[in-house]
Amino acid sequence: MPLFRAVKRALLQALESGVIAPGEALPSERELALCFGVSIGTLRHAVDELVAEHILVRRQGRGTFAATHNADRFLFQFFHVERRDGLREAPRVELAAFERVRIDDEDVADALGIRVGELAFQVDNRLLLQGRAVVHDRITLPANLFRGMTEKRFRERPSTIYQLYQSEFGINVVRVLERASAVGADRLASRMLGVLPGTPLMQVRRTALGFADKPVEYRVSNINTAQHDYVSLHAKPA
Amino acid sequence: MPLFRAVKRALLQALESGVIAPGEALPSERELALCFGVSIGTLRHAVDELVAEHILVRRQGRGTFAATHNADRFLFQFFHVERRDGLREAPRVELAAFERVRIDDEDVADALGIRVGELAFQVDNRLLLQGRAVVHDRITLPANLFRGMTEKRFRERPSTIYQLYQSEFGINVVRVLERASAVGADRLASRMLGVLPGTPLMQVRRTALGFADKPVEYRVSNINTAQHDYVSLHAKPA
DNA sequence: TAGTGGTCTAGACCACCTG
DNA sequence: AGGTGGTCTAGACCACTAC
Repeated sequence: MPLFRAVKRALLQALESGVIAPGEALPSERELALCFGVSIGTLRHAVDELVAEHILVRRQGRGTFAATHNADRFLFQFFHVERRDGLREAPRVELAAFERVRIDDEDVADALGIRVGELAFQVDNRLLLQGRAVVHDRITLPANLFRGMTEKRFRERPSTIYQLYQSEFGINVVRVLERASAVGADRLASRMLGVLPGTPLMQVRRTALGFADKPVEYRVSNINTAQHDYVSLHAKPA
Repeated sequence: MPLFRAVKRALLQALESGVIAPGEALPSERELALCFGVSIGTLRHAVDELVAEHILVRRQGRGTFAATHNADRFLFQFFHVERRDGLREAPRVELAAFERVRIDDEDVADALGIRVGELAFQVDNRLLLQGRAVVHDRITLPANLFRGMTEKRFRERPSTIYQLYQSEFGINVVRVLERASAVGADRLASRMLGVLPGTPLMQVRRTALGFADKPVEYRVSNINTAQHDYVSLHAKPA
């Protein structure tokens, strides 16, 4: 294994274990290089990769920081709905239901790497853009990863959902896998989005992964694409 | 502007102008560094970015090559439909129609950066996976970029569509922007995909960009997601 | 064996930010 | 002024590939 990758693993370990907390500054690159016994170039190579994965954030003149799940990161990395004319706007999120359930869907269990019958929290949210319901999310969280989760804590989170996971449960969503298809609106979606049953909707099934690609959340989004699009981020690199 | 970015631009210029043709090897990194008058580290920084954008391909021990549009690149970078169980397979592409048209849709003209009324080629393809029609594509190509295009050349292309653009018209698709929504199948889609009119389909609108982000193709894909998904590539970096 | 890219070093100097 | 990341240098050695 290349040295820079070993350094990267060590940094990831420090982040995962909480030795470096979200939002905290890392030691300077010179210090880190000294501490790991590598040259500054090698240290930077490792950090470069973590920055590309949005796990670390560099700020010139200030330092390198463990990324936090703030509103901007949500909007630009994890929210993929945009008005057709390209306007990207943070949604208003309304909690519609919060339940403790036993997972009964094999696909959900598979995605989360657990078994049917295990306990989970199931959260339904309605997302509004410019006052109109556009998305219905059903989020499934493995109960054993979110011990102490309550409707109150979920509802009264100060910031984004992933920020809640990060600050209250030590769970860092690092990236997501998404698969989409078109479906006709079912009763629930019809009611939540105010469309006729059978209306074509986009259904996005997301598995959110933490460090080491551990699944931490499964989410099914039903999107009313009458005036909005799902935007695939093949964003410009560099 | 940083030096490595100037080097990157020079390399891009060499690729765009055909000084380095697709599939050709670049001079070695040592030679290039010497030629540009920069250190090997700086040269590599520039090349690293182009590799990340899939414009160059490194092969250890062999050299660095200008990327070609082969079947693999199509499948893994530009084809986003997968069977629900995760099987990714190259589609069989059937040419359904080839016409010279005047662009009458403002959205299409906007996407291509040209005006309504300009000449274009419009190609309809049907994509089959395991013998079943899953996707209908309507491709629009600005006529002034594809001088000499004929149905015969399109139909008898030896490899992928983007390979045809690259080898016959000197047009390199570098990346694509995609926006998706759900629609009910119209008459055409219904016939091409063998589904009832109104069946929910995913519609993906793609703008393909060449060097300098110049739009070179607009494509609308209607996807029957009964057994397949559209997969968003938030692929694992590194 | 010779040539390529992949990794790594041990610095230097600059631009930027904060006190 | 002092510290941070951003860029750049001029090499070295290694692993891989082809002949």
